[in-house]
Amino acid sequence: MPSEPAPRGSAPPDAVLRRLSGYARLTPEEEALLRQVTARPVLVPARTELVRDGEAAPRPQVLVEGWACRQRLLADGRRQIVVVLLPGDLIGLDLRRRSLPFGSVAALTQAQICEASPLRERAAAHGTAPGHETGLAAALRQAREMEEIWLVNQVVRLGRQTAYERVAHFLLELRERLAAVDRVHDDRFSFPITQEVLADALGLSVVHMNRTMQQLRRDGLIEQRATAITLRDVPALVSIADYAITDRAGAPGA
Amino acid sequence: MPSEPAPRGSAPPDAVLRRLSGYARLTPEEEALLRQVTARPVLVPARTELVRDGEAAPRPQVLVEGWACRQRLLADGRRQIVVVLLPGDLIGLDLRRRSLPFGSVAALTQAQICEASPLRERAAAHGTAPGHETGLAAALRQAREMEEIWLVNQVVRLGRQTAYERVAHFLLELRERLAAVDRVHDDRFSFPITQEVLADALGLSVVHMNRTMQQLRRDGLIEQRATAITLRDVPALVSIADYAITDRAGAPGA
DNA sequence: CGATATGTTGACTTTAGTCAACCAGTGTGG
DNA sequence: CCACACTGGTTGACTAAAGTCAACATATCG
Repeated sequence: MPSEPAPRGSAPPDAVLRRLSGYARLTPEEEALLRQVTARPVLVPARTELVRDGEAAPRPQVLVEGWACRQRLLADGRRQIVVVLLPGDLIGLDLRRRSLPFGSVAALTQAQICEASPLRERAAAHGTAPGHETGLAAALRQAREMEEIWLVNQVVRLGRQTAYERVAHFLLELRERLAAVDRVHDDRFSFPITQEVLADALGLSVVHMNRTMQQLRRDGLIEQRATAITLRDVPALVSIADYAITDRAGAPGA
Repeated sequence: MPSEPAPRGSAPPDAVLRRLSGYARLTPEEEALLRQVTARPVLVPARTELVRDGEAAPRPQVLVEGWACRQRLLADGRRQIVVVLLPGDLIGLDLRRRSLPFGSVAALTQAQICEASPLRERAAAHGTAPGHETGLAAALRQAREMEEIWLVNQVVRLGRQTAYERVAHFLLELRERLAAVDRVHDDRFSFPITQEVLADALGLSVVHMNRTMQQLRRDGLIEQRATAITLRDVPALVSIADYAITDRAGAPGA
């Protein structure tokens, strides 16, 4: 697990701060804490395992840059990606009481990670007034609620939608989530994963995934160039996928 | 929403107490509170909607008897059951900050429900020392963690398992969960749902569901009589489903 | 006794998976 | 420089899993 310095690129900085302050008003101290926590990201290559499956008390981490996922492997090698993690997402922030098969967490691309225990500690110490949490504690709770929504979305996609619908739905979810960290412009965003990964996320074979993407392209719904994707007709995609907007904060206007 | 008295049957009483005390040691006061909360269950018929989808702040409830589910409906009528809820399960215990599409909660059978706000309040007031919650607060957290595991299980079933494997996996999960509330004897338990419900839970058509159950029966893996089911060969089912035991508490010995 | 709900069956269609090959881009070492 | 291996995307031919439609069976219930 290499730990190079911190190649802060041209990308919109501090996805984590952006995410969390979209969920609740943070105090200046909390913002400072966030900046401090994300100041020295560790660079890890794709496929790095960030949390082992069943690990009892994974250290809290934040994903500052790059994509990752929670996944579960079956004995015969089949893989199911449970949820994709994007810049600004939290990993292992809720402390866990037992060793349970939540799935492992792995980087899907090269990624920048930060240790985030201070966030958990600060949230536990402040703003946990029953019924009306404030600041960081409220934001972390909201982040957890969003992750639960993504899980429910995933269940519905896998259980009741066709391949075509699944991809449309998934792309819309990505757009919404990435918009919340200011990484979508004109319905275009970075899309750094292979069709194999996509297939494992959406419960399809690679070949069928490929054909489904082609169909979406032919239908003028998406456009892919290099490692970026453009959603060319969001209303049509929404209609195909029966997509319900969840996050008002990350709406187009941003 | 009828509210008849409280037909305490012959069933093992107080599934909720059993569940929660399996997760953490409760104080006598907490046990008393649980008994008090579950003393006067409300009887609701099958199909009662207990929580509407997107409801901002559902009241906390506990399912004392009967089965229910969280589900999401697509515009064209397709239904996906996200998670099945069993006696002792909690509904809407985590307070929610926004109105989000978590899915609606509905009774699958006639069910007994209790208002459970006192549990949330007590847990918020006591035992929330950061990092090492105690008593009820710890038990509620554990219950939440278990529900997340069930969601992950559901994703893996739907995304990467065949119909046959899905059913095997689901039955094993039910067995484990029901065992935790002492409702499994000799791998036999009450199974009060129709094949249509099962199909909506496992992302299959009713017809295919039917054929898959038949196959499991023919293979001597399960036996159904009236509204009860027996798992005749748990090790074989575990092997077919690639099932990972999650809950040591609810193991056979009980 | 119909009326309804659930389970079952057969015939057929559709969706998605499998296998194998091939292509384009990339990078490597000789 | 080129042969080579490697990855990721693409294609065609075929198979298998699951869905659809329609009919029928069975049970319960008022």
